[in-house]
Amino acid sequence: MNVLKVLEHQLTQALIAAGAPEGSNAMVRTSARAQFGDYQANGIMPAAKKMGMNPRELAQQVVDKLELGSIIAKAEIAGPGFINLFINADWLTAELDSYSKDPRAGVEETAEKQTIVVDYSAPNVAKEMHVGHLRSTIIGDAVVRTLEFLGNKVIRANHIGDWGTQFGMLIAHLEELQKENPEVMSAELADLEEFYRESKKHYDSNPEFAVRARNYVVKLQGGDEWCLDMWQKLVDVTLEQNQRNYDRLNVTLTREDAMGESMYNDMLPGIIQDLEAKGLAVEDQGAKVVHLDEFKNKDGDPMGVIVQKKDGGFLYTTTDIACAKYRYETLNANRVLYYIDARQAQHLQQAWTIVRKAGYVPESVPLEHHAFGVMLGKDGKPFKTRSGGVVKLSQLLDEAEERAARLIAQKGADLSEEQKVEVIKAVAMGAVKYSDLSKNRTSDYIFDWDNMLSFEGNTAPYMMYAYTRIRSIFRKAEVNESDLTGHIALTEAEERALAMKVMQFSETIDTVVREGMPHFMCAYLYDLAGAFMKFYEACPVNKAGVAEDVRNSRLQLCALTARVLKQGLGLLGINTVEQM
RNA sequence: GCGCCCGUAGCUCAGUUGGAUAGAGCAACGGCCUUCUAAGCCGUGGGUCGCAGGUUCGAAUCCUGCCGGGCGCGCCA
Repeated sequence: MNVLKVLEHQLTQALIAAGAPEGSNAMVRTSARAQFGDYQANGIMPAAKKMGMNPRELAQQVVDKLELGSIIAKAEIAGPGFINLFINADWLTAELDSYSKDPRAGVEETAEKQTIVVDYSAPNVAKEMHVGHLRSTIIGDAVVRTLEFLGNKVIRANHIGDWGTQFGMLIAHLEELQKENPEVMSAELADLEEFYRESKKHYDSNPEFAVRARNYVVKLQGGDEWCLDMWQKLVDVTLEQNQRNYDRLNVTLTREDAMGESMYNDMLPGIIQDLEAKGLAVEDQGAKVVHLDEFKNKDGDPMGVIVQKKDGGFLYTTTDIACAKYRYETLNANRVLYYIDARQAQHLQQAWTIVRKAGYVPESVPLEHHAFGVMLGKDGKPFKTRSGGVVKLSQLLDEAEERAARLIAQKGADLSEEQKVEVIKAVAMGAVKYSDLSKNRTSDYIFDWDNMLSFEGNTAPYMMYAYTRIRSIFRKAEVNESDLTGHIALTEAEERALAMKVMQFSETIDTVVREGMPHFMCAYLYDLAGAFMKFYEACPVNKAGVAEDVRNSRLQLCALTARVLKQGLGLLGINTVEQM
């Protein structure tokens, strides 16, 4: 149950009953300090201001109107007009008891299920995935998992860069390679970067080749079967290679989720016609242009956005317009989330301004750009290899595993070889993913091996370690979680604090989904793991002298904590291990 | 020139949409293992929230202007 939401609803009702105008909100938040209770209502003061009332007086009236029910033990007016809410301990224990029997640990599916398109990853055909694709892929996948957990229909849209003028050159190069060796696909294309570089070199140095390449672009766009066949081969090989990265990273994307730029080709001529008919697109120096007052060009005039080149070709703005239209009209999206590089911000805003003006997607359907900056090295410079090249994603993951292996060896944990392999993989992938997921930067961000693999602080290994500690308690106790009976009792402060955290899992999920930001989940899990560690230090479970009912209650608390940790990390796409 | 994003402890980052005394981790220093995994816990020090105004009961958060950094601005994607 999302208690925060329930309390906010109750407090808001009371606020309005006390005479506050419709639309007022009690603004309930978790309390900033323990002395202020568990939750605090911040919305009384703004409402009092509107009403010309003394805020403390209004707060008193709200408290008087408030039907306390079983959740709140005490509502206290404090400071200039806050209402501090103290959760009833009996209610909390009963709530946790009910979670014990619930595999979802108290998280209900959302009442209004939506169709949500999540645009993420978006690598390019004939190019290998590199570090620049990491953030979009990882964050997008975590959001997808969380949305699905609440019962929404989620459409994964992997907007592959599979179209454009470069394909003439790539097809021409592939053609030549195939002349030499018909089986070239698997062998020569193993290194896509190399293939792309060679194509470009060929194109730049050989005029005859360049002419042929440009010719292939025209033929490809005209639907020539042979060119399409060659193009498809490039697409297939690339997707196959990408899939290995996704699998390794535990990302849920599959072949079926590839919805490349080429998908929208057929829509483009119609869109130009329609934009012209609506008076949005006009001819300008031979090209079709939409002038937008919302954006200014260098001279301070409305900016012209080209939607069709003078040679008749289309640009990616046109594709993105079609793409948004498709997601609303054909996929029936209620909401569309784009996890794309911050550099695309202006371009997307332009495309969407046109989409709104043309009426392709109603305002009620949000198009959200969740931007992020570029990855920098520890020195604050762009993250590159020693020779200055892009770091391939597969190389980065290799290095993560090497580093994790070294650390595991250092710790000298008592694990079988098989377990070690599993732990190394989980820690390596978890560390890389978590370091991206836990940040909320729209600007550039620092990629630092030492921080993410330090195994201390807000990192994946810390949470994974907390989980293994719980598993260890159960091994020692020789009890199965499912065999536990009896009730939870919260007597120690550490037990109560841990119980509160467990109870707030549902709130956290709602926040992640509302904001489209998984870092809220990371912060929550870090708090939860921290609360468990404190509990672990203060509240023995298996030790001598622990009464049977206390032990039983603590085991239940441990079981719930483990379930939430595993589920929470699972929503981030991070695996747990039983021992490490 | 115009536009977007950013500036919080030495470093990496939070800060629940304007709330109470700005928080973590790392790094530094000091404690806690014959007792469930010390990959942990407890404590100490560390801040002009880039600067200057403004809005109001209240500003890291909103507005204006500077300073500094990143990115983008008509026929690539």
